[in-house]
Parts: sequence; structure tokens; C-alpha cells
Amino acid sequence: MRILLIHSDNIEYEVVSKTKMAETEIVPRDAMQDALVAFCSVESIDEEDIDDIIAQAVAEITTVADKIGAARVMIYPYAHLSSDLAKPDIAVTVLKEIENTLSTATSLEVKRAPFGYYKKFTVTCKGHPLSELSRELVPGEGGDAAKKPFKKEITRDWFVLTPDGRKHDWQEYNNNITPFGCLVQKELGTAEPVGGEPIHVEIMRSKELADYEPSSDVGNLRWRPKGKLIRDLLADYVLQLTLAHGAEPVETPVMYDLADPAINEHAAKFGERQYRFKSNNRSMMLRFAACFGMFCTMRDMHISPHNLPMKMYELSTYSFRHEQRGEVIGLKRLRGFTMPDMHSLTADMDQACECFEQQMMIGWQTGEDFNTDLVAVFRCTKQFYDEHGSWVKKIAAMSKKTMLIEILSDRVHYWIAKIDLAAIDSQNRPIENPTVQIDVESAARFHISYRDMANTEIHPPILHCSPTGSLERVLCAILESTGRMQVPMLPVWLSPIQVRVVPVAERHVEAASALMNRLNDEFMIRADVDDRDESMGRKVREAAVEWIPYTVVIGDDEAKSGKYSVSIREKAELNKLYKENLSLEELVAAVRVAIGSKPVRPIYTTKWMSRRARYY
RNA sequence: GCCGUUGUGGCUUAGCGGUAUAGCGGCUGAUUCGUAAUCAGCAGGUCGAGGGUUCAAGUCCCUCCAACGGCUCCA
Repeated sequence: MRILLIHSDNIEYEVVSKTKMAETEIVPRDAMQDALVAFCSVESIDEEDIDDIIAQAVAEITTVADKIGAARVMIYPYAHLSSDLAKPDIAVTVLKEIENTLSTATSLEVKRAPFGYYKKFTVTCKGHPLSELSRELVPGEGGDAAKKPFKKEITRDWFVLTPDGRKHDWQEYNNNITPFGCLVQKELGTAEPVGGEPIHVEIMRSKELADYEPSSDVGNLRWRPKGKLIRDLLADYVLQLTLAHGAEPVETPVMYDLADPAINEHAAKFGERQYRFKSNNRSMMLRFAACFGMFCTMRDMHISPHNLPMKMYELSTYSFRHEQRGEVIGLKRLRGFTMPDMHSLTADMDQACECFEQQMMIGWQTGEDFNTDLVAVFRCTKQFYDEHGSWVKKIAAMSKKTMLIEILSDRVHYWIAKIDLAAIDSQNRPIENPTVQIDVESAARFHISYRDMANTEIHPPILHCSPTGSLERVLCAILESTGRMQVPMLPVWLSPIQVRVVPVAERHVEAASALMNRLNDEFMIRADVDDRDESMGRKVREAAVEWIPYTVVIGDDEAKSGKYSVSIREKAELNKLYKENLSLEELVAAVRVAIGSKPVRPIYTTKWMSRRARYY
């Protein structure tokens, strides 16, 4: 809905002739002095939720009237503010309801010009700064003023469960010293804000990984070659994990038609934070997770008990959530992000719990692989806890971790039980990463079912699992963890450049390039060569500033002996390089050991530094 | 979205009513170098955007935009 608001000294109109959508029972001629005139266009997108759009319009008009001190309001239908109008009967309903609500719920005196007539009118504008305003209202984006009043009252109980199966008061763990304590503080609302900027934002920009993109929407990043490489490696990593777990990869669309009832219901359930748009006359949404596509895929499959559990995996590049302005930060909260998303159909709750255990353990595994210290909060409904209390103890024991437990009096969302694993950032705030959830609603909604031995139709419980959390958040957690290192660096397998070859003088560039090429081509190690006309001291320094794990110097001595002087960042101390003399074979072996079984990709940046363009 | 803080060349920053500072980075030249910054010169700014106050506005006021902090929220 579009509204043009004019604070006028005088507004008067007179009906001239009818159009074919004219309403009946009208006031053919009227006038108002010292009134706020609201020229309104009801648009087709408003049809999605007219109650919401009415509430927003009323809130908006009331606010403006209050601000400018107007006591009278004239609602004036004005089709020409939009090129995508609602159906006339709906528009009339909306306008009448705005008039009604304003006159009953506020002290404003309200009139409304008739809909569907050609009218002549005069309006004089007062001309002060607030006397002309326009507003564009979209259903679901009204904020607090138009929030739906109805929300079920939910109570939450908290306690802490140790691996030995004992319950503890959460107060005992309420501190800002351990990562788990930080989680408890944040979840229970007792955290003291630390303030300051998260360090990962500075790192992601200065290391040329990712940056803000002013020409897009807030929270949609641009990725530079080094950051793109890290994303791709992380994607490879999650793919390895999910394949090993028996999931089948798929890829599904990023946008969906809200005319599909299951899509619409699933989307509506999750509220306002969506990108929505019109494409011709269809109302579309951008996915906020990969559920949509995978559920649609599953509903078109013949499923029998033999197929279960059935696991499907997608790397949702991208998922979109229209997070509120003030919530978007760095790599932690984005509007466009990449979520590894796995869904498992399970025969029954026992199988669901079994899969849950396995997938939770994968989550813990990722924490070890990324060297991010994860902490856990397990949430479930009271009913689930009453039935599966001993199982909850079991997963704490399996995890060998102390867990925060939240028991909800009723089911709020689609899940009845979930676990969230979080790293803690440099400001003691959790970065929620891996998660597993048991969903008992979606199968029915999307008509996903199988028949058991007795031929009864069963809607299987579905597990949602992100083994790592969004790739951006994984990187966020990794970068935040470097803040706690004396000599910060990325894990070798994620380092965009693993080996930097530094020739001592120009005459060594050829040998350096040859070495660099062998590392890339023969050994799949990402190496480049600093062939710029700079002093060696500077080149070594810049390699360190770039967090290059291995810097190889090559000069006359090396050419003769075949042993290279290698500075190894992992073993360095603050402002003190650590050097070893290594043969090519020894260097390759060292890098291989550091990479382990993690994914390998070729270098994405130019291999000759002299040809590399610098970013601003 | 709400409250607050901040916004000066690509980055870090000085100036806080009176001619836009500097360092890094960039470019050009010299230098061919042994492990965290070789030397010199040059270019680069409508001080986030728009409005206002003033003889005069990065500097004061208003609106907007953006980043960050807090709140709400993260399904």
C-alpha cells in the first residue's frame, strides 16, 4: 500500500462521474479544514494480509497526525500512486476498515472520499517540513506497531545437565569465564555487554576475503578470490561429511511461489523476515533455508520403510533472511548466506533419536576440525522431555559435554527437540553454528508419507541438520578464534596461499617460479611467488602479515644446496620468525601433514605477486 | 524496527566556525638486496548524502544513508 500524506488547510471534493468499480452509499461531496489527507493506493501484494496492512496504515496515519497535531483525517482513494493495484473490492474493504478503525480507536475525526468515481478536488498544502510525506507499506514489514497481538503464552525452564547425567541449577554455571558460562549468561539474559567491534570484520576485509557490497542490500557480501576459495573448501568439507553420513546431495530453487499452500503455510509460520516480491502476477518468496525445495522433492518420491532413514543434503547458496537492520553484522548475521542443510526422513521417533545422535556427533566433530570450542544448548518441549528424559541424559553423556537444557511448556515452532552448538566470539557472545532438530509438522504439511507394514499412512519425523551452521558463520567463528592466538593464522588447509616463495634477488626469480610451479602442479599445494622489485625484508614481512603458513626463501645458497630456508608460522612466536632448513620433499611432507585429510583446491589468486592487482 | 555511538583520499587518522594534516597503500624513478617496512618524487579529498543557521560550516542544527554497540529477534 502506498500513502501520500498531506497536511492541508483545506480539502474538498465532488463526485463527477462513476467508474465501473464504484462503491455504493457514498458521500458525493464533502470538505474538511486543517486535516491530514491520506491519499491511498491499495496494492496487489497487500492482498496477502489485509489485516496487517490495515493495522500498519492506521498506525502510520495516527503517528503522523499526532506528530503534526492534526485532529482530522481524510482518507482519499488515489489509484495513481501504484502501477500494481489490488482488486477493487479488496481495496474498498481495506479503506473502509482503515476509516472504521481510525474513527473508533482514536480520537481523530475521520472522513473518506468515495472509491471508484472521478472526482474533482482541491487540496491546499500547509507547506511546513512534515506537511508532505509518503509511505510504502508492505504486509509483514510493519514492525512493532502492527505486530500481531496473538501469541501463545510459553513458559521456559532451564537447567544444566552434566555428562554424568546429573541436573544442576544453571546459576552454578553463570559466569563469563568459560565458553559454556558465556552461553548460559547470554541465554538466560544475565550477560554483561562487552562492547567493541567483532574482530572478524576487520580480518575479513584486511585479508581480502569478503567485503560489504553497497550496491546490494545490507547483509549481502561480495567475496574476493581468497574468501571464495575458503567458502569452496568449507563446502567441500561439509559435502565429505554428509556423503560419509549417507546423504544424497540435491540442488533446489532459491525462490518459491506462495500460491502453493504448503509453501505458503511453511513460510507464514516463520513470520516476517523474508524477502518477498512480485513476479508478474505471482507472489514469490526467497527461501530462508533449503527446506522448501527438499520437502517438495521428497513429496514426489515413493517412500517405503526400507528407504528409511533417508537423508538428503543441499548447500543452500544462497538462503535469504530479511534480518532487521540493527541485527546484521559482519559474517555473523547476514541477509544472504550459505547454509549446509541436511534433512532426514525417519521411520519413527526411535529412529529419529538415533539419527539425531549421529548428526549431533558430526556437529561436535566440526568444532574439533575447525578448532572452535563449541558449547551446547538442548531445547525440547515438556512432553518430549517427559517421554525421553533418559535419552536426553544419553546425548549429554555421548557428547562428553555439559549442556544447557531448555524445556518449553508447549511447541512453538515445528520442532519438538533441537540442539544448538555455538562457538563463543571475542565479545563472549555465542555464534550459533551446528544444529539438529526433530520436525514433526512438515511431513504432513508437505504430504510426505510412507505406508508401514499394516498399510497405515505415516508422516515421518524429519530431522533438520546443519552439520556446521552457515559457511559464513563457520568462517566467523574461525576468524574470531584467531583473536585468541599469539601468532594468528588460518588452518593450513584453509589458507588461500599455503606457501610463498621469496626470491632473494631478481636473478633468483626463475628458480623461485620453477619451485612454485612444482608445488602447485605436482603436489597440489597452493603456492605463489613474490617476484616484485622489493627488498627481501619487506617481502618476508608481507608474507607474515598475510598469515602465509610457509614462507620459502630462495637465493644462491638454496640453489646450490637444494635445502630451503622455510619460515613456519605455526611455530613462530610473537614478532619472532621460526625457521627450518627443508628440502622440497620435507617441505611438501610438512604441508601434507598439516592439511591431513581435509579438502584440497588449487590456488585462486595470481601466482606472481608482481601481476596481482591490489584491492582498495 | 527501536535507543545510542561513529562517519575526513583505498586504509589509519589530525583539525572541532576562518586556505583540508600526516603515515601506510598507489604510481614513477633509483636500488638487486639474506629473513617483519630501501630511498626519492608524484598523484589522490565536492570532509557519508541532502537541507538549514552564519559574512564564513568537516566543525553548529535537522533529515536521510551506512557501520558498530545495546534491545527485540535469529523460525
